[in-house]
Amino acid sequence: MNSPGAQLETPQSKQESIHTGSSFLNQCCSDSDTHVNPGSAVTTAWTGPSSDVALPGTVSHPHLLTIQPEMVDLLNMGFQCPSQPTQCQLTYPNFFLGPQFSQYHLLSGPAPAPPDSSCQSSVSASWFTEEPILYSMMLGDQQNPIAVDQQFQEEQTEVPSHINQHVLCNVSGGGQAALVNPCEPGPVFLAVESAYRDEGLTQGKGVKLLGTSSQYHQTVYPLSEGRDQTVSMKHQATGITGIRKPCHCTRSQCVKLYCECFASGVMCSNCDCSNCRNNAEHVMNRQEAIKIAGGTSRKVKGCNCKRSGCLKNYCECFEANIMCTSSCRCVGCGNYDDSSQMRNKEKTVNMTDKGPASVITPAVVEAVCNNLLAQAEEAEREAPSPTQAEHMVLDEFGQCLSQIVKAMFKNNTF
DNA sequence: GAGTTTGAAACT
DNA sequence: CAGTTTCAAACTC
Repeated sequence: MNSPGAQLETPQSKQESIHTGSSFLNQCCSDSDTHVNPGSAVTTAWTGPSSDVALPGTVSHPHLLTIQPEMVDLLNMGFQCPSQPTQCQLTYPNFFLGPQFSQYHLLSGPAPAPPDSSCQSSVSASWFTEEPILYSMMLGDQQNPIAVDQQFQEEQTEVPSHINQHVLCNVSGGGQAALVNPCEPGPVFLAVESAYRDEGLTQGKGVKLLGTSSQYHQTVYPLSEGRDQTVSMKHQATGITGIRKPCHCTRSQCVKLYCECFASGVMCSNCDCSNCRNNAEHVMNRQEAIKIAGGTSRKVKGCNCKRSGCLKNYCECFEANIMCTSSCRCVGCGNYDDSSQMRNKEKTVNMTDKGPASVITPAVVEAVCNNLLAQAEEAEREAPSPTQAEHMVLDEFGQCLSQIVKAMFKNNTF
């Protein structure tokens, strides 16, 4: 049995967020310039956290660029950036970035620079074409360009040596980084891990990433001491990103959804797999497998746990730090609101602060947003009329609110 | 590190 | 669609 009602949570691990999570939060929840238009090509427009917002392990981004629809090249799925962007974020095609099964993939496609533009970065959709892409650009360190030791672009075999690596594009949580010269077409892909190793990054403070699956280590890597401390408005290298875990596939050849890399739409890199075909050397095999897997890609459909009580990482929901929903078909579920204390215990969360803020945390807000977005998606599919769809979403919101209130009373925050 | 458990994916 | 098998990650010792 799964738990009824909305999924809410207050794991402090999420409160200790982070670049990707707070970005998402800002995208969907802040009262900044957020526009949620499911179905539109570009739905992200936000101003991001103010410069005085500094979460642990993060560097604030006072210069965030709002991507306007007119900036988007729909044909090439690229977007125009000013010559000195500090951060762009693009979500495509639907604004839904569920933390549970997000598959961030950035396949590059060198887009021809438009004649009247000096700068363009190109993004093509993940092979899970309905999956979101979070494309994040940050100014890198111009004086200390990142060493490119590997790139993932399928069609390119060599890293252009001429590229002026002063923009670091991070596919959040994807384990891939892309170096983009705003005035060169197309990003250059490389392993985040190696990039950050070469950049002298040190492991972060165990800050959780939102939107991760088992695909990713839930650790971020802020820039090493002395660098992030010197970030300025002019010089914002922020190395917050996720590191993709290497897979250990032995039989699937990494071209089945068993393989986390493949399932996430990324090629294997630094993995410990055998007979891997999920790499640039087996493009044809990979494409074929993608074609086959495309129709059965992982989707948000809830877990089906029977023995773990949804309180271990076997459970997709638990692992993704979200609660089970009515979409789940789990047995003996302990991953719902009443078990939040257990969840918190499992996650070694210690909620010590008092007051409503200890309940309505960024994580909770995010969870609500996720719920509402998921519900909106479901309503879009199933509701016979827009009015009923609206009701479905509002009902979900009501349940979320009621759980928040419940949690407040539980925590004696009144 | 080896063996076991678990649940999703794949198969029948 | 349901049951079974395969698979790789999570977990335990």
